[in-house]
Amino acid sequence: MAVFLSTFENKVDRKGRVSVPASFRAILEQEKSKGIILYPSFKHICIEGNGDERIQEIVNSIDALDTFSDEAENLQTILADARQLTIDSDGRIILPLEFIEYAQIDGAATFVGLGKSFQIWRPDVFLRHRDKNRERAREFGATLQIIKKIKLKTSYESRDGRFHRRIAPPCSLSRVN
Amino acid sequence: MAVFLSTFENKVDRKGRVSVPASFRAILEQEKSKGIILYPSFKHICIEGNGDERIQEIVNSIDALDTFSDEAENLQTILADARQLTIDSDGRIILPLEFIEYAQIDGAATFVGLGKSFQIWRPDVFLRHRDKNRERAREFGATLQIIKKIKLKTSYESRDGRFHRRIAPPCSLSRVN
DNA sequence: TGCATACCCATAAAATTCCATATAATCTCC
DNA sequence: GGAGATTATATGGAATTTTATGGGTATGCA
Repeated sequence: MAVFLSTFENKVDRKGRVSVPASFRAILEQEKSKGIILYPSFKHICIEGNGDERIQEIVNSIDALDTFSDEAENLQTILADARQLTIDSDGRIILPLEFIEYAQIDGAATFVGLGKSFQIWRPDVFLRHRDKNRERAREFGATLQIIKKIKLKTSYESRDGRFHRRIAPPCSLSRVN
Repeated sequence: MAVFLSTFENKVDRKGRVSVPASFRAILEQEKSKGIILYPSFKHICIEGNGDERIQEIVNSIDALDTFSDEAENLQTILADARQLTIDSDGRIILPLEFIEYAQIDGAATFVGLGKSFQIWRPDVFLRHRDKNRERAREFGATLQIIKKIKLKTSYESRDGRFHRRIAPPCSLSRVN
């Protein structure tokens, strides 16, 4: 199964357009996702992204719950805050204003692969977040180091802390299972 | 399956006309819904909206209930208060006066996607409702844990008290990470 | 006739598509 | 293994289409 991997920083133009990393697009196509689903993260100042598969799971969960329960309403909140965006012929989406504001995005956005899903951050906010995570990971030991090594395959980080694209053939993605 | 997603605020003119969000219209068309069915919400000061498909489900579940039960009467009340509206050539509906009054709508209406159905709110009332929901969802913390729990169940109990088997591939458990 | 509804048109704003270009990555051929 | 050719990606701008919205007019019903 293909997974969202690596980190990419792309520009956001005045219209809010931003390129979805090619490797992410490939995954969405593969799972026949009609578009890309975004919603604000509960936990962080960033946007969560998925293929529409995940939304189907949430809808099914709501269905299984009592219609009037708090739990159902909690999940419905996600749906109400979510947007389904279509990827245009150039591989871009337009970030809705409410997401740009929520994630404080301005001029550039960092796409972060998390396996089954991904996140979109304001680049400098993401760096701080990552540093915090790294410190915690160090305390936990080497487990996450392995993952980071894998990540290095599809992008590299220059000395200024920015990420650059390094396209790897599709097969290398599925090799990382 | 397409789902009602996101929120849209549209204007309501003097005639009570309001545009149905284009993405909602697309869903209704796709499921070949003749129109749009609205009824006042039990729980909130808003209007519930569905396509024909969903109404059919409600009708079926009434059928399965004990005719004289409170629940059956509740659902029958929905049908009694419901109205089927046609979407005009410009993608608009005319909100009946009784709904405008019930939801205290004046000048604008917020359409809220909830998956298989949607709601129509007075915008400022919805904002308060959403803030409350978000806070609760946040303090609930792991909202997505709900999904996980639901998935772990192999059956669920529907409103009519019957148990239905949940169909989920084994791999979906690991998908919730 | 009066009221509510359906239908038609005009327009501004927003979204989508199309096109052009620079740069990075990959391929080919030697 | 390397230089040039080819392809893919990201990005900026313009053209086109869709959407939301206001107004007008015809139609039908009480």
